[in-house]
Amino acid sequence: MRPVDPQQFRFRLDLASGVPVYRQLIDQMLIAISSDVLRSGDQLPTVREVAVELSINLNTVVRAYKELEIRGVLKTQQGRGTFITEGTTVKPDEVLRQRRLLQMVSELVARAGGEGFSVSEIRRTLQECFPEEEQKRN
Amino acid sequence: MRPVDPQQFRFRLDLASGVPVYRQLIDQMLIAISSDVLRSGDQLPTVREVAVELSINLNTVVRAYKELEIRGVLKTQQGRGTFITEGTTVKPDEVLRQRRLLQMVSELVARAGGEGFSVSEIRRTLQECFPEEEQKRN
DNA sequence: ACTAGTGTACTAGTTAACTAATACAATGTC
DNA sequence: GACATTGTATTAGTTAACTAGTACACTAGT
Repeated sequence: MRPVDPQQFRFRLDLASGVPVYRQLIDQMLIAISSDVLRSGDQLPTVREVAVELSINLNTVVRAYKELEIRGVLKTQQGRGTFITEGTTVKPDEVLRQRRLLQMVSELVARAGGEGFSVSEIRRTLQECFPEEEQKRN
Repeated sequence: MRPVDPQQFRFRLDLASGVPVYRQLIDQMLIAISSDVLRSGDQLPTVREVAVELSINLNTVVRAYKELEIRGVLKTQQGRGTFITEGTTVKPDEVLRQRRLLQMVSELVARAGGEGFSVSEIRRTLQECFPEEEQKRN
């Protein structure tokens, strides 16, 4: 249950990216876990610490933590803190996994682009033909 | 410049689909043009006619017409009406084209799904790694 | 028990996408 | 030139996603 060493793990934001903050946090945690920077039982920085350090709202951090709790990656305990679930493995390797996905998506974009399709057309097709139930929300 | 025969071409909506109305209109026009139901010079039903028939707002129809005007498919003239641009061909065959895109996207979804990726992950990757300038708006 | 530190809950503000209400302007016919 | 018919423009309402403000509740150490 040791707290995480801030030297080892630290959130960073790219505000210009357009990627929602809470999702940046999620991604960084998953990557850190898969690359063993964060390990089972580790305590994550408290929601307030993160909020202050990144100058964002507490609830944004909560949202990120909560979503990973739903996925079973984290376990939060009121009054104590948030911890990496024991025995969590975040797939074989989340980094490689994401890279693989990026690879496949890139191929599609390239192939489709070669045939005159725009990215927004791809996005539209995805939305229209593969609607996914709305994200669970808390 | 003959007006379109309502027996030949008629908008229909699927309100339950979740697909924005203006985009349904656009898609139906493209399909109709590519399948030669609508031909160069044809006058489309007026924005008011469509709005009344579908019980939607006039501006929603305007938006659809306007977007296709931007793409060069339609030509509108205030006080006269909206017409299919002379010499328009909407690509070799927009229907086949869309089908082709759907094919490619479906393959990706299937392949990625087989490796444990969800549609929303695909969507996320697309958004994050292939951001596209926001749609032009009028 | 108190208290500092933790997560929780509730409410609200912001933005973008989409749709609507309503008034304005151009065209063509009489 | 009046008028019916057409597209145009401006403003606003609705919803969902995202973020923030603020008060509440649990935990642990003293």
